[in-house]
Amino acid sequence: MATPLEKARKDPESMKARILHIARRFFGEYGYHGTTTRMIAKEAGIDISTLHYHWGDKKDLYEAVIVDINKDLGQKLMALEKRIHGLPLDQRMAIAIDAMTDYLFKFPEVSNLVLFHYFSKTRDALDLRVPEFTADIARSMGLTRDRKTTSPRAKIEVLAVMNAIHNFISGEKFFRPIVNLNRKDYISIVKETLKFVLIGSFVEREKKQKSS
Amino acid sequence: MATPLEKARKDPESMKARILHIARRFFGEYGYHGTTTRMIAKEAGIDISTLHYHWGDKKDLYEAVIVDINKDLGQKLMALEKRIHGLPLDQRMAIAIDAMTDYLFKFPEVSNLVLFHYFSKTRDALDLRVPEFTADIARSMGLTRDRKTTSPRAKIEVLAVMNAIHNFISGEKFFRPIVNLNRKDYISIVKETLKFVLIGSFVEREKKQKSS
DNA sequence: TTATTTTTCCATCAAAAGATGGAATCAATG
DNA sequence: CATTGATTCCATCTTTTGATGGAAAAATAA
Repeated sequence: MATPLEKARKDPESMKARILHIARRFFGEYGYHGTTTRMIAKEAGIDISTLHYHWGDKKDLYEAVIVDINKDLGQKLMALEKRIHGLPLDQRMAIAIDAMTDYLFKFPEVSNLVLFHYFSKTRDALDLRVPEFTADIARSMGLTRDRKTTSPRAKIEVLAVMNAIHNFISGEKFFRPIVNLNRKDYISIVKETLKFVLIGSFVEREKKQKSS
Repeated sequence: MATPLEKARKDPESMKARILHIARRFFGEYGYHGTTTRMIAKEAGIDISTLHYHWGDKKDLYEAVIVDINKDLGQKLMALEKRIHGLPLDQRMAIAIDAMTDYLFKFPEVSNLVLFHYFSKTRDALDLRVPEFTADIARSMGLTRDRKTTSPRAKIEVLAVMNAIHNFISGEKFFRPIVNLNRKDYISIVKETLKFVLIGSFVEREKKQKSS
């Protein structure tokens, strides 16, 4: 039994998918209240009633968008975990940072929406449970001793790492003029900096733990 | 010549200041489009027309809010710089992280608004130039060789540090359930983690630079 | 081709939201 | 007190926004 979202994800040519795709970008840039159904419909070259026909009301569409980007993100993380599994920590982190920044700079609305979802409230009470990746990433980073539970500390560390990445993607419009770089140079300096700031501490700690 | 904002900042008992203060919180929680003038007026126990009487239109009020929090932030950073000046880097950073997190957890709307301003667009074109602290912080962290210019790399590093802090304040509502901690424990684990992640790399690099 | 289903748009609504004029109220000043 | 100026609220307006019913058009099936 295919949900509407699954249908739209499978056939990216369909109007339903088209709307979803545009909605991702708009909700990502302007947030939930900053985006109007008319903006999305206009960009898609359709009437708002067509939008409502496919997705129900605004809230439904927004929820579909959030679920959609979380699916993408989850898939990306799973693929990445496979790729880095077994490597030493510094390489694992370096590869992960490279891959994630590349991916997110290609689909910046993912970072935008994740951060929006973290940081801002909506007047309309929308209850959507998003999948929780922190525990999986913590495991992948080797931050969990126990296989079952993940300590608060480990989760907070994961959030610090993930957010550091998202920030530079979502903040590009604001940060790039500050550093006065073109997109390409911005991306590469962001990668360097993320690796510099994030990797050192974890690798050092692992060293100490192993020697003791 | 006192601007309206200065007047409101000086007399925190005035209706003008009251409105500004409430507006900070609402704009911080719901963003620009997510906040209505009616929400602010209702919270202040006044009519919307009174709000408009004091602050002009919504855009004007929002701009005042942004200027206001940036002034607060600037003052805080200046005071902090005085306090840590001359100390070794690791202490400087540890004190700064402690002080900033304490301050921002007390006024979370500051972090909220800073991040909103970085990450989201507004339909209404508001042109507000916010003061730029990255260069000053970079100097305070000893990231600038030249006294006049600050390298892109140094600025990006500063942004990484500042954002890491803001994220945990603004994200509290979302992150705290994930780690399942009370507020006090959340704050202290955030401080620990920020120090762990952020300080190590900078201190290591400084060591290497000195030895060469 | 004709019938049926799906998709799209037009017209229109109702509610929400930003904004204002002007009367009423309150506070200060002579 | 009376006058002036500042503040506040009520009533009201306009525009924006989310949403829908039903006709038209397009696609699919018979």
